[in-house]
Amino acid sequence: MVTLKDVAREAGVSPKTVSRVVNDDPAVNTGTREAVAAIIKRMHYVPDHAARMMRMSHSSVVGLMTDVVATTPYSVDIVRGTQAALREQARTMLIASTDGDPEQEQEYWQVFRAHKVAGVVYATMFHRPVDIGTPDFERGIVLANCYSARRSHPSVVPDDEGGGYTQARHLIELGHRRIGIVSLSPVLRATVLRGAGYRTAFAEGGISYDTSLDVPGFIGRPDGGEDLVAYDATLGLLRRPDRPTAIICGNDQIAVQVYAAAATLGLSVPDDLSVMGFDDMTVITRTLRPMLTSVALPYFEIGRIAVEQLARLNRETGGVVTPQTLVPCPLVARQSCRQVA
Amino acid sequence: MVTLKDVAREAGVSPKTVSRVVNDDPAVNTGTREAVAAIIKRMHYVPDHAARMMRMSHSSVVGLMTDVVATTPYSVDIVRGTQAALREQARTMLIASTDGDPEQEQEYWQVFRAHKVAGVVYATMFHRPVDIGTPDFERGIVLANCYSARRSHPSVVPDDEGGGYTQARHLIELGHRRIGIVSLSPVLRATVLRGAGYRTAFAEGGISYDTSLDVPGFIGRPDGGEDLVAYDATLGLLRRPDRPTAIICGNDQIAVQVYAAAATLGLSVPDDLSVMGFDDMTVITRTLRPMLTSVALPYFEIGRIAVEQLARLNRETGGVVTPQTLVPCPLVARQSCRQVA
DNA sequence: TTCATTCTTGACATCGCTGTCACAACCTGA
DNA sequence: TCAGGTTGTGACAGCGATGTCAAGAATGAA
Repeated sequence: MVTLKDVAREAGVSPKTVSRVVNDDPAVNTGTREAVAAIIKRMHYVPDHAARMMRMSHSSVVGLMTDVVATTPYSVDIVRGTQAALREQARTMLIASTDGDPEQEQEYWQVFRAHKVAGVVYATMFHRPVDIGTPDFERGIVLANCYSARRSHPSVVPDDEGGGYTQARHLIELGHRRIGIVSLSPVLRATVLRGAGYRTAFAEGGISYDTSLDVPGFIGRPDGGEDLVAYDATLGLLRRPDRPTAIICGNDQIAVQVYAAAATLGLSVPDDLSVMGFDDMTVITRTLRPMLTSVALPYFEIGRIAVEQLARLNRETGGVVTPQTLVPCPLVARQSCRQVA
Repeated sequence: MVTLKDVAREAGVSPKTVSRVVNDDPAVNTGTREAVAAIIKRMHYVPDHAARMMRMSHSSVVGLMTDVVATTPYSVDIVRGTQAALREQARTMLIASTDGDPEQEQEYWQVFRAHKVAGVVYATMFHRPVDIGTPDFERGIVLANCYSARRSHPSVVPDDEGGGYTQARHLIELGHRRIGIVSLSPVLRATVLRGAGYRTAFAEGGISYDTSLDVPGFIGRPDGGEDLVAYDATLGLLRRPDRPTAIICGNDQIAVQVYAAAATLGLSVPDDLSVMGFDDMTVITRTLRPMLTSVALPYFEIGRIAVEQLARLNRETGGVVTPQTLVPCPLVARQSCRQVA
């Protein structure tokens, strides 16, 4: 380990001067600075994080607490977004995934305390309320993809209602009037919010909302134990004499089964049926033929914004923190939706 | 911040004794231990990681260097496996994702050095050779899902050849004799290895390997810029007068298009055509109807084993480190493959 | 030329913890 | 009873960095 002292000796200056060079303290003669910088480079000196952290009593590390990163593959983008934003701030990330186990979570809060992390991004893989019990955790916490029922922490969540609106709106603009919905489990907050979005768009388009066209594509609790029944549900919709000309899906997996059901009945997508996904899982949307039009869950963006909010939270200078940030879900138009007469 | 000294004062003992209690040093009177432990708990004392690390000049943190976590959604399981294994060792994980940018990678090596990480798991999202240039990084490095061309570091990789063998073998056991292959880009190592696996299984089954039945499902470089042409490729195979009764896919996305091509031609899976996927992306395999039989990429396991190897590497007591660990790719049988007469 | 500023630099203490070593108190067996 | 051991505890130093403060050198103003 090359230390500050080693560099100082080599350079013939005091350790403090080397420290100044490392920290870009302007109070160093240009000549000295350059000489020292050269030696630092030559000796491959890297300041010891532990010592620094100890002296300064806080670290440049941010904790990321997640429950089940694996359920929705692309929710990983929250991690990517967080990481990307942190990089810009020259910070790094300590990651903890708890599998939803409260005991593990408690352990990791201790770890974060021990590491004196500068703050924590608390991310969940479903958009849902959480209740954070963190004895004595003094640093800032920002919730990503979840929100505090007690409004105790700022949160960054996808605008599911807007996403639902976007799905319906796009189809209506293409001239569809009979629109089926194959939705996620009704216990999910996303389902409720998007439902509100559909209804707003329907009302704007002068379309009455027909409950019999709104069927669940998943049944059971959405934590691995659920069943995907979208195929049968869609068959039901498509066999009606007044079958819908378009179907809005709760996610892209449902869309896969809608495609299958359409194929079974000899219906062509998008000629006979337009299909609109949600999530924009590229593994699916770009793989299906025709490629699936979908509305993206802005996970990367959510991670990025969460870090931004965290920075504001910590900059105690009255940095303005938004209690809840709604991140829009943009339409990604591909080939599965078509204009109707 | 509650410090050791605070606890000591409160307990009426010396800091060193508190330190002993925290570290489970047996040389503490049971009574003292319990008293101190109670106070630690009451005061919510958590040992300062920085101070500890500084004193002991190494940390309990392991670095995870990844390139592009996002390309294959489930490659995230490497991260999960790593994390799970580290938890058992009471270690934590500093994560860096470089997007494949060498400059970022260099930066993160410095960060890892600064943090005095106990070791590094270097994970890539494609099974491929890597060349690690790490000036002055003294701690252990284990490669996950990649390997060193210069054999300078131990690696943990999926047994792609075995996976290919498993795919072919399963179909042969079901009685298939004409088996089509829609493969990944031929520039991928996985493609080459699995090809060898197919041929071994074919030879064992007394089936001659027909190159005209082996077509690429992707074209272009496999880093986001590639094109999925499996649909057309499959149509080609299925329109042959001597069409294959089964198709082996390079991954599950290809299988999606194989299903689509079969549907287009009015062929039923699995009655007219058996389909075998690879990767076991559950988003796809459990969503397709019939559900897709696939061979799993054991990402979680790879992460876990990498951590294990790292532990051996650091336990300098001649811990035996396997230069290359091949992790088997298990068959996950579902409904897309059927016995033929 | 002299005094007041600025500019550069270094000595020193200190952050929280643990390794080393010393020492007191308590045993054991002869 | 005492030498020799074991047990439990604390004083102290020091890990590598930086904040504080002071002092010497260089500059400018009068």
